[in-house]
This record gives sequence, structure tokens and C-alpha cells, in this order.
Amino acid sequence: MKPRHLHRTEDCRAVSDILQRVGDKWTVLVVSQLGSGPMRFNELRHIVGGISQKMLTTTLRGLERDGFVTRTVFPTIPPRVDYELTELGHELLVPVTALGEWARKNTARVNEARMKFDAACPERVTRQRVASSE
Amino acid sequence: MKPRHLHRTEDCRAVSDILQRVGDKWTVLVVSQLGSGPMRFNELRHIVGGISQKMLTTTLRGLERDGFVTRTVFPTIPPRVDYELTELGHELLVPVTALGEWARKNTARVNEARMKFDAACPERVTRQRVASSE
DNA sequence: CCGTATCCCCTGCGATACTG
DNA sequence: CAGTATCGCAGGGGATACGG
Repeated sequence: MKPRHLHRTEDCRAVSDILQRVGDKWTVLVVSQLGSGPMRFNELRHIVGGISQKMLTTTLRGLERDGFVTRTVFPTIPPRVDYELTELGHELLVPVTALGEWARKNTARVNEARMKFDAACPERVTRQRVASSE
Repeated sequence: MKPRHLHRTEDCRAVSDILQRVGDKWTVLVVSQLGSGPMRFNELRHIVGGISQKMLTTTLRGLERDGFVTRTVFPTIPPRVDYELTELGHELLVPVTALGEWARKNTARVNEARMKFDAACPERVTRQRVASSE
């Protein structure tokens, strides 16, 4: 591993790749819930709320593929499937939770900035904050 | 603020919202570069590499709206526009960088998991991946 | 109960061309 | 130089219906 900070493009791509996994609509919500312990499909579905079974399946498949969760099938009737965070998944949860905490604390600031921006925006074209004059 | 951990849906929505900003294709790359100091439009465009002017504009607008960067126009000819991280932007960079570091360190593990999954996949998935066109 | 398959809309995003 | 406007495609993601 090179100690050089050449985050030009090469290295950042892979990082950006993982960041996008984290950033997609449901991943974080699902992983957060699984942080409390293993959970069944519909249990997860109910707790997350608003997620379709298609997207839950897709999300879980992605997480499984990336090695963040394990999928355990109990060949019973009715069938039962448990999802659980792997070691890697728990490790991921650390920086993700930190970011989540930051987000939670700063939501107000972001919303305020948005309202301010939207309020100054309506003319769209004349929205320039010039450096010197005006 | 309630001390209860009712991260059911209410709170997590806003968090997920910001997480998606962070997770979109270019935001992190742009913000990272701006972490080094203010930068001009094309300068940014060149360094990030592979981003279209449309997406750079869109990304920067979003970041500006959320209060993460400032946009300063110098009414000169040719025009010059500087983008710079705000205090909020710098603060965001902290947890984002932490997550980025984690991603950088664990890219190999994720890739390994992916290859393993893809290798073991055809047995459990009913439908095989058809050879893509080309 | 746990999925997969289909349809379909909507948006992200790239390519290109044009202004101030 | 720093955008905006328009087009077009590919993929995300919801609703629904069906299968093991």
C-alpha cells in the first residue's frame, strides 16, 4: 500500500464505488437495522418501512455480494430466511454511523441553507454573488 | 430531542437524504478536491477527470444549495468563478474522509467477496447470466 | 413466507451545440 | 472561461402478479 496521497483518480474510483453503495436509497437503512442483530426478510421490510420487496431483495443481494451480510435459509415450511451482518458489515457500520450522526446533527443547517438558496434563486439568471461590485 | 432510539423512519429519512447527496456519482470527488482549497470551474473539471460540464455544474449547484460550497464570480474577461468549501463543507469532509479511508482500506475485501459471490452464484440463482451482447 | 418476473415511469447522466 | 439548452439512452425503483 503506497503512502502517497495520490487520490487523483485511480484510488478514488474504488472509494467512490463503495460510497455509492452506501449512498443508494436503502442500503444504509437496511444495514443500520441489521446492526441490532440478525433479522428476517419481512421483519426487515416492516421495520424499514416504505421499501418494496423488490428493492429489499435487490439491496440485500448487493450487500451479500459485497460481503456485508450473510443470507441463511431455513428449509422449513413456511420458509425462513435470516439476514445478518458479517464482520465486514459491522466494520462498515462504524464510519457509516459516524456519517449518519453528522447528518442527523446538521440536517437543520442544510435545510436552512436550502431555503436560503431557494429564496434567493427565483430569478435564476440574475443569481450571481459577484466578488467585487454590487 | 427524545433519548429513545426510535430511528424508525422519521429521523433516518433526513440522514438518508444527506447520505444520498454524498453517495451520488461526483459529489465526493468534487468535495475532496475542494478540500485542498478554492478552485476554478475548469480546473476542477480537469482534476476530477471524466466529468461532463453539465454534471459538474449540477453537482456544484447542489452543493451550493446545501451550503457546502460557495460560488464566487469575478466579473472579468474572460470570466472566472471560484468554488470553495464552506465551514459546513469542511465539517462534512471529516466523516466523509473517514468513510473514504475505510473504503480505500477495504476495497480488496469487497472485491474478493464479489468474486466469491459471482463464482458461487449460478447454483443458487435460477437464472444464469446470459452472455451480454458483444 | 420469501422471493422472482414484468411493466413502466422517472431521473441521472453523458454528448453535443450554443451564448455571454 | 463558464456556463445553459436539448436530446437520448440506460438504469433505478415502484406496483403488481405469479411461483416454490
